[in-house]
Amino acid sequence: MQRVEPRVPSGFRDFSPEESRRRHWLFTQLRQVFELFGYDPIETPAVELLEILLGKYGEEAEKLVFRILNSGDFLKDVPEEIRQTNDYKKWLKHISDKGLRYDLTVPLARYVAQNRGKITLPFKRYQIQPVWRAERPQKGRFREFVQCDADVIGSYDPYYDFEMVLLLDEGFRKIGLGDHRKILINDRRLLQEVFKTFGIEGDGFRKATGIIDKLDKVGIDKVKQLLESEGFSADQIANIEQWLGFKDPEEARKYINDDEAIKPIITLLKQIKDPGITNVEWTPSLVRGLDYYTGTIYEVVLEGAPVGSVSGGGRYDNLTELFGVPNMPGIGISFGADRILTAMEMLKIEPWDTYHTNKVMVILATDKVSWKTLNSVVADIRAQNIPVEILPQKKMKKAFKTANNKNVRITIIIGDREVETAEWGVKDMQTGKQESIPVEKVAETVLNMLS
RNA sequence: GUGGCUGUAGCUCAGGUGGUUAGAGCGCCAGGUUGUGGUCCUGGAGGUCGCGGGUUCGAGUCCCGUCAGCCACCCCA
Repeated sequence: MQRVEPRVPSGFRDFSPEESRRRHWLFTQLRQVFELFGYDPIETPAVELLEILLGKYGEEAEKLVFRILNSGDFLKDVPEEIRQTNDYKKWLKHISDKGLRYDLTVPLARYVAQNRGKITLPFKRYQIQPVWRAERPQKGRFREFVQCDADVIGSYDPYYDFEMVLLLDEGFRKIGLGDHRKILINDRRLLQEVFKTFGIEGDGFRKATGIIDKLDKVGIDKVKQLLESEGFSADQIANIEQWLGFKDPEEARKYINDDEAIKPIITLLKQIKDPGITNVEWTPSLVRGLDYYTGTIYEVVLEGAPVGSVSGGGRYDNLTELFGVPNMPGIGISFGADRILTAMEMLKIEPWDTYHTNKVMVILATDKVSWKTLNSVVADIRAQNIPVEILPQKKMKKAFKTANNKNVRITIIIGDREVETAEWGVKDMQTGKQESIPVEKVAETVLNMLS
């Protein structure tokens, strides 16, 4: 038998009990926030048909969709003329019709379009599930990661643009990152109208905004250089530079008079001030890569933790149109759980540390104990939400070592002697103090020690 | 998908210019303590030197390939 190296594919991870606990903690916090704002949960399959997945994200992003090989003889549908070629893109269409979801927004659009008769609008849903991207892994960047999304489908009302900021604010506050998070906002409608006055539309718009999105990373000089090499004129570049220097969207009136384009972002910025939400910045260079955004866009970064954006989202007015359902606007945000956890480790913010410091372990060093008695003692402690573990182990030394390694707070010792005298040992693992307690008082004693 | 750096025990890492039995600390196991951990002492186990090939009398060390990790780009949570 050939020995197989135990390992997982690149960019995929196992989670140890500690890591797993952190993740569950984070999901619970975010779930509570979503629920409190009136969002309902849904779940969708990991696998979607490629016809659903493709054509929404933009060409670059689509290369990152994991494809699933058709089952059985996947070659049987490849036409003869394509078999003669080496063009893998032509082959793909015939050997794969399913893929792993790339985000939770497109599956949501599909769900809404498919169930349009059954759901009540505005449909507010949250979804905490993994997504997959065939990227090269890096720090804070994985091929499988969990997104925590909240979206509102079916309303154009700008109130929801505001609610997204509330959700982001509350979410990051709840997990202890309220002082670190910075929310960046912009509006694609505004970008579009302003750039139109520079003579930049369509493909040029996508190119130019793709470049300015990098401003934070590469600096203004590099941005100008990139714009130049893409063939934008000196005038256009000067205009763009001025635009990037703006601090207030009102300044856009220099170029346009279109209230439809300017007002939403101005209204939003005003609304945010009222409840005292701080550290929200209008960022003229913010674009975001996904093609489907059409209005307000959001991004959250954590100061002091360079893991990239930890949250993002925006308004998308036409997503369900591709599934034959027009006039179904949506807006949503996504918390990137894995990046947030990476960042929290970097910032040494670890609010989940209180987990299970209350653990109790019964060291069972005999087989003469009455199961009925043992069970009732254990049940009494568990009834107070204190975790109790029973460890059958006759070697005391080993048993205590195990208890120690598992961070057990209190041990209950039951050996032959204890069974005979009907007094069990109760030991505080921190102080090392141990007492003999009559069986009927054990649960009470343990609970008192923990309170 | 492109480029750079790295890959030695379960973990963190030593191992000038190739040289014979590959080391340390921590962890693990056993004993000191036949019913008591976290401290201490003694002993022990554990290594395909990521994998495959090449150069060489000889490779952990040099070369090529490959895989994985990290970093940059692309893109993004």
